[in-house]
Amino acid sequence: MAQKDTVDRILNAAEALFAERGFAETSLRTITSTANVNLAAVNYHFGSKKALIQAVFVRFLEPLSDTLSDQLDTVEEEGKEMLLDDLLDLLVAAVTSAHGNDVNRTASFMRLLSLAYTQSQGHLRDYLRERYGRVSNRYISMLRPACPQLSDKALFWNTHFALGAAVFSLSNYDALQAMHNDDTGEESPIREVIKRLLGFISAGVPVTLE
Amino acid sequence: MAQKDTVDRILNAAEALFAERGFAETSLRTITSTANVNLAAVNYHFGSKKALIQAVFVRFLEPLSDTLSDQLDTVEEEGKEMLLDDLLDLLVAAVTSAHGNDVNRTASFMRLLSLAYTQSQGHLRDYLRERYGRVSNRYISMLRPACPQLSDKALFWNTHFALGAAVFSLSNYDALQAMHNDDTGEESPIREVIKRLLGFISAGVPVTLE
DNA sequence: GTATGTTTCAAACAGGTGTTTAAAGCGCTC
DNA sequence: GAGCGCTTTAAACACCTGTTTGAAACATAC
Repeated sequence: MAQKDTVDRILNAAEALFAERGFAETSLRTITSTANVNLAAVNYHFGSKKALIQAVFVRFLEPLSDTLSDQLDTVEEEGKEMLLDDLLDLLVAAVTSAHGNDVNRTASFMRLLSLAYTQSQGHLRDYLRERYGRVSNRYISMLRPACPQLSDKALFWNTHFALGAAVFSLSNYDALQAMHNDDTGEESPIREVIKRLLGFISAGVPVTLE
Repeated sequence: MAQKDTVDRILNAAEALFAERGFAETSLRTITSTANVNLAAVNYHFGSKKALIQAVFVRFLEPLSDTLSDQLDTVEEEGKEMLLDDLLDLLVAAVTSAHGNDVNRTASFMRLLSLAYTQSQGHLRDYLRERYGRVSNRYISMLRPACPQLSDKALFWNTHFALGAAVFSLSNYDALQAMHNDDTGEESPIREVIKRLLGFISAGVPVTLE
């Protein structure tokens, strides 16, 4: 009871602080004092700071991975063909619904994902790939029938271009929105940005050189 | 003589190490020992670690900014209309030529850019925006006649989707290439990836909701 | 050759880091 | 109520961080 409380408080604080500042820039003392727990609690419950970082990701990715797996199962069972846009919508739905439809938490998630790619000295990326590579590969291979003209290579790179566009724009959503608002006075709610992003991606993914 | 030597050695080491590990994860002791200079040299020549980080970016961006400005000048003087693909090619040429056509250095540059967005607690992003906002806005506004159907808002977001795709895929080029190679055994030279990227971007940027 | 201004150097500084320790506190069963 | 396992606590650990210092080395000009 008390244990679960402490663990969750640490995870909540760590998640928010990591997303805000990055891993190395966030000390255990900042995390534990934000979470109102003792400094030693992190090492007691998680073992190390590295393990805490991984735990934050697991808490984020586990429900997403489950939701996505289930959805892919039903798609496969039903056997009806999915267009590219259908598959993109499915992914967006999985990502947002996996965390209670809280778009801000989705932005946090994107920020963490971006940090995982840029900040980790390998250990995180390897860990995530080992743990969630199957689901992501499964999703990507479902794109194949939706884009029959693409070679494997083109499909691989195009999906990662799309991932980059999504991760970058959503993880920096606040800063970009502020920038755009400074320049033009216009507002862009995140839902609208996601719609634009989907249009951008769905135009780019089917493109091939061959 | 000796000064310029020391300064350059520090900048070279810092640039490579920052791109590899990030700012917070790279200590001055690592930088100075890699550069074979005394630890105090950084604070003597640059003043602080923050100032060193900025100097690394300035050395990267100053030639790019100059090259791009010149090219935009000639485009404006000639007055001939530029298609989207022309403008994209122009940008790629400016980025690569600004650093002696060394594609690896371009990848480093992208990695630093990505770090500037994710790792900085504001100071770096503000500094870069203040210093290079004019050129980048000028370039973006040149896209306007090439995409007349786009609203300002659509143009803003689409260009940042494109920036995200570019920054993400090129800054993680090594890791992505290794990943793809593991799975399929295929190689993707960086020049080919850039070509694919340009196709992806040029399909996505003109898309609009309106 | 002496004086001057710049650069290098080893050493120390104060402060922050992740982690460990041993004692204290707690809830539980017997 | 004693005993036991789990959790929390304050303190200390050893180490690493960016920065500063004052003396030494250097190059240059008179």
